Amino acid sequence: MSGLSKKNKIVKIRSLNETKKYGMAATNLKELLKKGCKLFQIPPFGSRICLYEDGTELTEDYFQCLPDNAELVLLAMDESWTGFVFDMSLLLNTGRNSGLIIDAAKGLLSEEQSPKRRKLLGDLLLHIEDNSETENRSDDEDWFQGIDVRFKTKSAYMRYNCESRIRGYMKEVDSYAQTIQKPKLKDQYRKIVECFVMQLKSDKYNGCYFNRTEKEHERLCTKEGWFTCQGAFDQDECKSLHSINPYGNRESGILFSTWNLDHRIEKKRTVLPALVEALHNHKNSNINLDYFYNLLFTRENLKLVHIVCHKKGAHDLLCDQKKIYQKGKRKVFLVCC
DNA sequence: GGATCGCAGGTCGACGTCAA
DNA sequence: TTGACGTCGACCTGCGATCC
Repeated sequence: MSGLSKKNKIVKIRSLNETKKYGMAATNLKELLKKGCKLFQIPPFGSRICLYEDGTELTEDYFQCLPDNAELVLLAMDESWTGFVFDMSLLLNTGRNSGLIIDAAKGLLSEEQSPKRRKLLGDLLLHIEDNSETENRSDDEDWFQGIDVRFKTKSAYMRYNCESRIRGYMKEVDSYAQTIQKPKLKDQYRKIVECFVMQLKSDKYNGCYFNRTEKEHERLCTKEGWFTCQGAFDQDECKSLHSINPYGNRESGILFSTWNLDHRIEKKRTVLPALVEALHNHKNSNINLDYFYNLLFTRENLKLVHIVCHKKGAHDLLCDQKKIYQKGKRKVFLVCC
């Protein structure tokens, strides 16, 4: 069969540096290379063509087996193509040029009907629309929508958010006194609660954990505001690599509220009963309140976890019997007890 | 075995009080 | 007036016990 009798193959072709595709017809690979080099102004020497999807370089035989409208990339001598992974890496490195991608994604989203694709585009937009570099209310008013006007900066609000959570724990520790029947024991417990309150005030309710402007060893996030899930209470790390930047945009801020500070050794099931038990057996002056304070209110026993990694069943972790009682002199802050 | 309930783990917003 | 702090109630989810 002569070359003239071969059927034209219809393909879509683009160059490495252009996203615009062109329809092209050729009977063989050599002809396609020639036409492509002319169109994209690429020197023919060393040029080649590969599949868009995975970078497979075309041979003449492979070209003849291509389906119509196959998507191809024309490469100059020193260029390489790794498939659409290349496009994804471009996407991940959007940086300051993210505006174009945001506009494009919004355009696609407005016309998209498939729920799955809408979800993907929505998630993409959520993570690209990043104003995390702004800190003041005037620079990102959308982020502060619905947030009390007294908060002038994102960090101030995030600090307050963390303080509120810790206050909630304190409130629960306080109300646990109602479960103690013996008046004397209840009295001793209340004194300990007062000590915890004093220490929490001194520590500013550990609001530093969510505040990106705090020192590195005190905060749970990067200086940009990225938080990483620390994994379920019984895991060393998060297998799903969950991460979030509530400073980035309003939706991320709202989603962050679903992240939990999870007590590894559980507050109500384990720590508080252990504290009352210790009070029952010893004078409160002998109890290691530093240990209990750390278990209840500090990152020593708190893990920041994505809601998926928050296991609500019994943790079955117990207090360390060796740490429950005081060995040496108590720290100054707990001298009130 | 499925439905229901109580309890435990959390979160939030609204509101009141108080001091600077 | 403002910001810090405390309280309250509402809401969610998961687990285990109990009942039918």
